[in-house]
Amino acid sequence: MSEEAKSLNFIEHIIEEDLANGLKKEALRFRFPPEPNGYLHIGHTKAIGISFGLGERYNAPVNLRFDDTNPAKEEQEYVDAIKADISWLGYKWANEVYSSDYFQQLYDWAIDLIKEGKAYVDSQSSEAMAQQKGTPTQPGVDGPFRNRSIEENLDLFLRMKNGEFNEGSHVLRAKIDMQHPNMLMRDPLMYRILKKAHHRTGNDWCIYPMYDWTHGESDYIEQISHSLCSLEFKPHRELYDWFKDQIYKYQPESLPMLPKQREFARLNLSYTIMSKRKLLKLVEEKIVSGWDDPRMPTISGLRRRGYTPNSIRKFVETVGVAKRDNVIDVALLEFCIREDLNKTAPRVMAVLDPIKVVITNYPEGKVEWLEAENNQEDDAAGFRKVPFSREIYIEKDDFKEEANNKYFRLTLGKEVRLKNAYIIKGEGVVKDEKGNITEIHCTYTEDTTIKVKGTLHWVSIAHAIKAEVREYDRLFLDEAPDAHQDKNFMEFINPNSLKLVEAFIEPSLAEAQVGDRFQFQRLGYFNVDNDTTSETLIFNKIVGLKDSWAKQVAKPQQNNVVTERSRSERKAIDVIQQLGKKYTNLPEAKQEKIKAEILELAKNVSYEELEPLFNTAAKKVGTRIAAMLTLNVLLKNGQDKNEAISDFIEKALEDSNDILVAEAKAI
RNA sequence: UGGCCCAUGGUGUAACUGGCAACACGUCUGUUUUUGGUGCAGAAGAGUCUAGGUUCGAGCCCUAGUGGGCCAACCA
Repeated sequence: MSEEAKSLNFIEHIIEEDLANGLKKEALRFRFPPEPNGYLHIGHTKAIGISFGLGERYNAPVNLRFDDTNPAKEEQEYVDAIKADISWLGYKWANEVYSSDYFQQLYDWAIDLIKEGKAYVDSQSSEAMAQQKGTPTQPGVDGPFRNRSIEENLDLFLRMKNGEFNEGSHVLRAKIDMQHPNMLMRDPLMYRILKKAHHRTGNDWCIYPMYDWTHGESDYIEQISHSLCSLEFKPHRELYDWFKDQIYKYQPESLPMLPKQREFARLNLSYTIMSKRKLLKLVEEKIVSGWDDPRMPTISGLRRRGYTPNSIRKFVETVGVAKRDNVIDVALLEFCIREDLNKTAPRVMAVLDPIKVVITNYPEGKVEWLEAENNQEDDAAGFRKVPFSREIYIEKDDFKEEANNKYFRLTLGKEVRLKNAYIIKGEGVVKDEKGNITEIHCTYTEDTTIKVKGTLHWVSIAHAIKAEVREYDRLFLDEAPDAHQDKNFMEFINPNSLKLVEAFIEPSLAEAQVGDRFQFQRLGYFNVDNDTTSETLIFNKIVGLKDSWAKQVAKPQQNNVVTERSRSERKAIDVIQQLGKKYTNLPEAKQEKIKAEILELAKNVSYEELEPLFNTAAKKVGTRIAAMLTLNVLLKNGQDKNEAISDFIEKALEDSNDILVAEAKAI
């Protein structure tokens, strides 16, 4: 197997460089550190994919570490959900660990720091401390307890631990620099008193370590080589390194690896939100049915919706890793799931919006079980039987009494193919008193070799099973619902994100199990929802098929204008501009050729079209040359010189590019 | 009135300093097809935010500007 030259992202570059500088491959170790205070969403999948992906790439262990230092928000339920989600995605962690496993070690180190005069107990209100901390643009000032004696600090900290004080009365702080430009370095809190039971340590502790103190040291204890997190932690890196430096000297032999924190941009998805807090609001306000509502961007939501682990991993891989803010088009996610399901999902027929068709020359009471291919993309998928009879349902959209010849579906007098069955011809309609069509009458022929433009899906009315279909649309109408300073994301909620439909499906689906995925032919991919009971089959629409017909219909007539224009020649000036772009990069022979082309095209350019090009940035020499050539032609054809023209020529004469100067001189 | 990070087609990512900036999605053509799907073939779309500088040569290095993001929780 030849290693394909896949380009590396910046994190992989860093690792390769570390490896090249002597880091042992065996020393590579990663971690994914969720806080068990909510459900994982598609954004987390990126972080999961990066660290676990690196683990797979380098065959290195990846720890799943729950960052559980805040008993007020964390629960076992979330631990379980997170584990289930990561497993479902197909990743395996080396060790399941908890920051709380390290509480004693962290405490011991904190004592060491106090003894060194690197940490102290502060006994002010949080308001007072915030006051002294300053702002991003103003330095902070030292507080009154900053220079307590080591003995006093030791005594106070011990009594904090023993539960002698109330919440909020004392904290332990690192003693760094209240004037530091990085606010995180202004004597950050290491411990606070919290008299709450912890989901793992119970009531063992009433002081809990803060994130910065805990996270880096947990990395260090686990000997993580590369600690990868999202961009907002960049300012924390300085503190991460500071703590690490203090602790390292205590045991450089037993814990030699100093972890390295690096940051990447988190993933944003268009038409949705990623904030746990905002997602929670959707749940609490019953906008959705729960964290696993199929419209939610949570992993559990996507799973219930019918997304496959493969498609999500592929998505995260395709999205890439970099440091700039980004918004990924949901169309990419949809592409990934279609790509996966196209290869694997069995095809079946289902009618979501039925209209009755009577095949008048088909015998009443006759039933044929016709052979249908399960998946033409998969030779192993085999065949099944579908029942055909005199009365069937087709989609309302698939019939028009009359239509132009761009419409491939059923009309009166025209023939279409019924998928897996015969060819029918529209003969007439039956209408109710209001003029609504209630039945379409057709005749059929068994000659299936006839060429027809359209193929329709259908179900036999007598054999069809009823099912509930839940069709989803995006939850928000805005591309970036939480990116508006002046508007609340709740204002953009799509009131029609869920549509319930009573559908008619082919009888083979009677056996469908929860979680099974199908392609309803010509409609999209669907899966069987958890809510399914023995009486009612319920399907979720995962994603629709691409629909170029719908796109055509949606486009107004302007479409024609556009195609009309694009069919006709592009404007000469545009072509000239494009040719000019690359002019200076070309070898001389080719330059000559391009020049001739430009001179020819210039004959069809008006001065009004050319003048804007005079403002071309000095740097874009090619475009200026092309403009100069064009100008020359115009002048020869009788264009009068004006101030703009003279300026343009003058500036060109002063340029350092010889070609430009030469062409300017030629005028 | 600060510090740090970022800036490449519509979107997301590539590009060991050296040939006309690559890939994916999206868009558009054509074609195949018992899915207006898939497949196949192709097209349009970028002078790499701006202005300088270094260099024979800059998307890449330097300076300044502009634009965007992050930083003032006893959250993570």
